[in-house]
Amino acid sequence: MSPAKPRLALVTEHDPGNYRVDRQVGFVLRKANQRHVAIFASHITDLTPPQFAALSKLADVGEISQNQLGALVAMDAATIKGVIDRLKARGLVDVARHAADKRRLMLRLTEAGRDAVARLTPLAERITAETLAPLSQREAATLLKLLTRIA
Amino acid sequence: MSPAKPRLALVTEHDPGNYRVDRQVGFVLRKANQRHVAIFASHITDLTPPQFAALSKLADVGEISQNQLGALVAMDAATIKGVIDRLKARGLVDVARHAADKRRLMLRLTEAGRDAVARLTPLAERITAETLAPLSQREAATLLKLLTRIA
DNA sequence: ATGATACCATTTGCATGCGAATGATTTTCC
DNA sequence: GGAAAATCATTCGCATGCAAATGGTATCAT
Repeated sequence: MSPAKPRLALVTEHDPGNYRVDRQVGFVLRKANQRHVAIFASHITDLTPPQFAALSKLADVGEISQNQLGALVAMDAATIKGVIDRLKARGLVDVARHAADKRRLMLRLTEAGRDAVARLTPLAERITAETLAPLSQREAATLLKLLTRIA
Repeated sequence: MSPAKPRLALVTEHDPGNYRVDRQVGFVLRKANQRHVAIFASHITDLTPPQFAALSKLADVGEISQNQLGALVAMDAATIKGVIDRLKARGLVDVARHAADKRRLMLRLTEAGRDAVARLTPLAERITAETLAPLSQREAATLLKLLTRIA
């Protein structure tokens, strides 16, 4: 005889053997991210996702300081610095000290940077589509909505 | 007068100004992951999420080779090596060469490793709950389902 | 048995990502 | 005006994460 299951759990009890790491949000989030990065790399080989995010955002806003751009693309000061350094090295971003506030590093796209954004944005749309390919349109919209709420 | 909108789009046309990087799955996925990692760190300070994942999985399977464990927790050979090295340095994992197949590095939890898993798993459950706190139970289940499909 | 092939682990190089400390500048507040 | 606090950028150290190359070992096919 196996022990009878309680018909009602009067208190929330801890079930010791029931935790599975690979079913937790954190784990699945990490895996989904991995797959997306792989899809990205298969379409865009010359930039990483964070680099493209910074570039694309910079195209939107025109001119902005390094840390402010970082805030817009969810990168802290240390991270955005490295990203911008690499974009600078590729000649996609121009840098100048702010005249009135000498602390600020003002960023702008170069002509090559604008070209890159124009060229890559259609590919980026395909990357999004391919990442969401396992889902219906409706499911994809739901996922994006829920994901945004926990982000 | 502004130009009239076409009533029917007969072909799927590219809308040049409509792409917003911060609304794409990849971006939101990255942000959600960031928030989860931050929540994790606020509850568990002595291990990182990948380290806990490896440890927890190792507790599940008992004994396994390094690369096989890596496959179970979605880390390539180079990544899992670093993670295991750190767990080894903390005395949570024991390592031994496989007798019959001298290529394999067999991993096991130490007593301290088992204790750590027992101690941290309840916290990990709270981390999951807090990450999903902005959602209802039902929404959380939906998110996890959709996320798993694209992972 | 042996040569080709596959598998396991390691190493190197590069790119995020974050915490913490530092230095320079600006703003605030009295 | 001038000290205190806030802001901006940089640097360091550490931990993923992946590609590519390497060396050791095992397996497979002939």
